[in-house]
Amino acid sequence: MFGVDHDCVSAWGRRRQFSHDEDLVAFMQELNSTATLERWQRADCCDAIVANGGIGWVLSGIIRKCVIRKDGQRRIIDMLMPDDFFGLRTDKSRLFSFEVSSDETLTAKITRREFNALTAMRPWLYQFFHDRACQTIARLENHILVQGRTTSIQKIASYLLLMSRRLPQQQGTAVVLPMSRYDIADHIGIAVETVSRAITELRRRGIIELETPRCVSIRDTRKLEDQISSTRS
Amino acid sequence: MFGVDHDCVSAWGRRRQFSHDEDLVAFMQELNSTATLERWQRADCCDAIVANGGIGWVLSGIIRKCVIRKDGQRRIIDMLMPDDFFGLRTDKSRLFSFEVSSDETLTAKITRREFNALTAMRPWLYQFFHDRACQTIARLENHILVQGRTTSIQKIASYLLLMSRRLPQQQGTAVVLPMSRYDIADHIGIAVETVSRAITELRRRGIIELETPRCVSIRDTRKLEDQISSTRS
DNA sequence: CGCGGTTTTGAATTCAATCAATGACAGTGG
DNA sequence: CCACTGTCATTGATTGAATTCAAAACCGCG
Repeated sequence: MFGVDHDCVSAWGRRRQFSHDEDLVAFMQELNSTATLERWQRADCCDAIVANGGIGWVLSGIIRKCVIRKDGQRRIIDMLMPDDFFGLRTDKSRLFSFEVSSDETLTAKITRREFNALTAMRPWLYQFFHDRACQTIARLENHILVQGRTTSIQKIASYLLLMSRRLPQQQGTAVVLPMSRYDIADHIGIAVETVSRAITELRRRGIIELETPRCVSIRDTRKLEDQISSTRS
Repeated sequence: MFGVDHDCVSAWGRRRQFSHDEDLVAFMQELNSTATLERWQRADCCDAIVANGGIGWVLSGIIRKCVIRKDGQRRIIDMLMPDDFFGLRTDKSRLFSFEVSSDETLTAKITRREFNALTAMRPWLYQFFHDRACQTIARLENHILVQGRTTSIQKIASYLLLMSRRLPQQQGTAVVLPMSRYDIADHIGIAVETVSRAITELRRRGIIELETPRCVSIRDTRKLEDQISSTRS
């Protein structure tokens, strides 16, 4: 379900850390039996998952990790998709809020107490969570690069490419964006109108196509990649 | 030396994961004896540390983690300061380069083989590295927030505040920036001239003061924080 | 003193934010 | 069934800000 056996082992390029793969399978079963499953609807707030150090992960759907600034502005730090963990870091210094982005979102969670019990019994399980943390690092690094582009076209282009890579490949090259224009704007740090204009411009250039506002079909991946580097319009 | 006992234990709010604190002390000693120390000068390239999955950490000085884009532009993803680890994530998909930012930079490293040997013997050590990974996550999240501000003044203001918190408190409120204007520009994603202008503007408003271009003295922390939220000039 | 690297400043251009308005669409209740 | 309402998406006009190009000032150093 989590792709544990694949990710966790192959990421380190060796198999011997886990004395037996059965240990890992047993862990997954225990994690599943221990975990509390919850189903959510769009616009739900699921802060409760990580309350008191709880650890959650997405089984299906999308959750966004946000910061609400003092001036009321919302910034989306991370988009959590299936197999992504959150709440690994217990840090009181910054408060995040978690919003459900799509209907039929399914999450699992364990309390910090359960986490402690699990890892106390089998401390090598930290390798598993360490690996999840490293995946988070990779996501954030990528996002920093997306956000760091200069023009809005570059940002949108790299964002679309990133999404097409992360989202499960549906029919052909079509990507169903799991978020509204407002969410995209709050995520990459530009105005909603600018998001719309950039998408329109990419469509005008024949690089992408919009079946619906949410469904983006990438006509020319190569050209889309070129948009990221090109300085000229 | 790494502040291990404090961070690693308190971060989880419990002490029982490590059967005895002596284990941790012993681990630190072993890590120190195993680790290879290296001294670097400004502008050195220390990619070699993380070659073949090596894990490094900064003892003193600053190292920047960069991505060199196809068009030659450099983006600084992360600034590594004392006690920061890097190379934890073994991911061939993206190539980072590490540049030494200040003279007298001292690093330690262990090879992935040594890392495997250490954790195989005492798998609970993963908790330690997991904790380091979570610290990296916190850094990157903060940086996403800095980069996500709208105006250059806001970006510079939040960057300066972040730096003043991360850097060891030297005399009073003075902060010696460990990087050039070019580095700041490549880090927060604006032009060098804009960095300079924003700093000049903050100085003009009496919020900061520049003894030298590198040495920033924060006159009014409160006002500097206000710059981050204020929409008007 | 001149030299390279760094920082600052200036002027012109380009680009994104902002304000404002319209269109598309789903859901709701008359 | 249709107007009504709210949300989302797009487009236009304008303003404001950052990039760009250019040049000057500064500083440590040989």
